[in-house]
Amino acid sequence: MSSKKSIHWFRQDLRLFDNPGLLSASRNGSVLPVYILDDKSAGEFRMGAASRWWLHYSLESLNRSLQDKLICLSGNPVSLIKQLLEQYEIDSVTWNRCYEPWQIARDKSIKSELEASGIEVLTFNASLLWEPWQVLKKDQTPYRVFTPYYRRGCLAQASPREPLSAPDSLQIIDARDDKNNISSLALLPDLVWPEKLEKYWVIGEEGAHNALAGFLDQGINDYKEGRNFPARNNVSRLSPHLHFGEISANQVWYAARARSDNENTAHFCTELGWREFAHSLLYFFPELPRKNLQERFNGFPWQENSEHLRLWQQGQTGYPIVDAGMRELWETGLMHNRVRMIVGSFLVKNLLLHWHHGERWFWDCLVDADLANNSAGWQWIAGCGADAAPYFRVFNPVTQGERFDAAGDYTLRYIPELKELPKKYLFCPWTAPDAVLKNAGVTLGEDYPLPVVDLKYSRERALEAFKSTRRESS
DNA sequence: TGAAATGTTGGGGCG
DNA sequence: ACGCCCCAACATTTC
Repeated sequence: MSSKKSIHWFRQDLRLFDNPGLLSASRNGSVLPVYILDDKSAGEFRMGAASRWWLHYSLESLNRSLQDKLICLSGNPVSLIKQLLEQYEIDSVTWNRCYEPWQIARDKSIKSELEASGIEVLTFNASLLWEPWQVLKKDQTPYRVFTPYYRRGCLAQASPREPLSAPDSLQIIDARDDKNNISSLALLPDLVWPEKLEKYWVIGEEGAHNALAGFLDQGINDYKEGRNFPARNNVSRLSPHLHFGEISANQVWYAARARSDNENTAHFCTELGWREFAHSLLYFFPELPRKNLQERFNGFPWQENSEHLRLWQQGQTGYPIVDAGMRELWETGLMHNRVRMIVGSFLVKNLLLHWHHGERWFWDCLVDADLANNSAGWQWIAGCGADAAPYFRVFNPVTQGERFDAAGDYTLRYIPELKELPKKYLFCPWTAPDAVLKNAGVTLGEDYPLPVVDLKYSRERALEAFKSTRRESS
């Protein structure tokens, strides 16, 4: 082992196992582990409240794994790193690559600035199974449709890197002082809201591995079918762990494939493929978070209605499956994927509110908020993205509720005020006869809202609006 | 990774 | 026995 000194700059790789940058640094000598909160470079894409809450605890967990010697700083990374370089006579800096446009631009400039002053910079892929520039069509342009991207693009590539072990010995440079601890980042807001999220999560590398193990033991068995039913435990809930890199996609990919090779594991791997696809889209279309991928949506007649937006955000639309999803988000920091599609369709199609509103709300509330996944997802549901849902696909929240939560177990978890209502009316309480409502102790408009819009009317209004975006009529 | 409208079929009730 | 109607149940088309 050589005796170099390296900084490992932790970003979205908050783990010891399968961490190529950290492993490289540790093999070269001693390591100064740093996390830098860089809100200024992030600009309008700075982390939302739920993410910051998660990050706080994830850093605490990582810090415990690093003998309590993780340094946390806030500000301009290049000047902070340079100070440390001088103070501790560091030779080399390692980090694992991030793929958001502002991160790419920032890291590129930091790398050249450090290299110009004689510092070695080593960067690695720790987050993606295949990096965006590896997966291109024959004509060297990026895929815009998922299935060929995944089948002919990803699966035709060399297999992803097999997970690495944790550094077997970690000599950590102790750079602690009284100002560079986790609480100096002030990630926890004054609001008490995020604290209740705590009971739903075990944050950190160990929690991530336990979640994976539990899923591979139970939930994956009926994944392909069961993943559509939000009351069932057939989803992995790994997304926040993956976002912060408490576990890598490679670790998840190989663990799933080692467990069994059937339609359930294959489908689960396909979902990891969607994550790759979203990152590829963001890489090649850096305006993805703000601009419609399909420009013909630019003149779309979106409504402005802050009252409707508020009702949607607060889970008060009067459509129980929609409200359950929005309340799940507020209560737990996550929303089941099937329900994300339902609430997204409702916002964009039935309320005709711009997908940006949904994207921003999710960004602030989701513990798995991820620029690539969130932007790609909202563009998909709005129909303006890559491989998008056809414009005429409008989810019916009544039918969807009846089909995917027939017993009401999921919906009633978040809308307990409808507990006594016969199941027949659970997803359309406004159709229940007065006597039935009275018997269930429900007064619509008081205990539970009346529908914010009429389904039939709003569906037809959406079809009219979306029709105007069709190529042949424009 | 829809929904609704429209079309088709086939069984049963009934004169 | 037969034709007619009704209407689920399913299939196809359209948005």
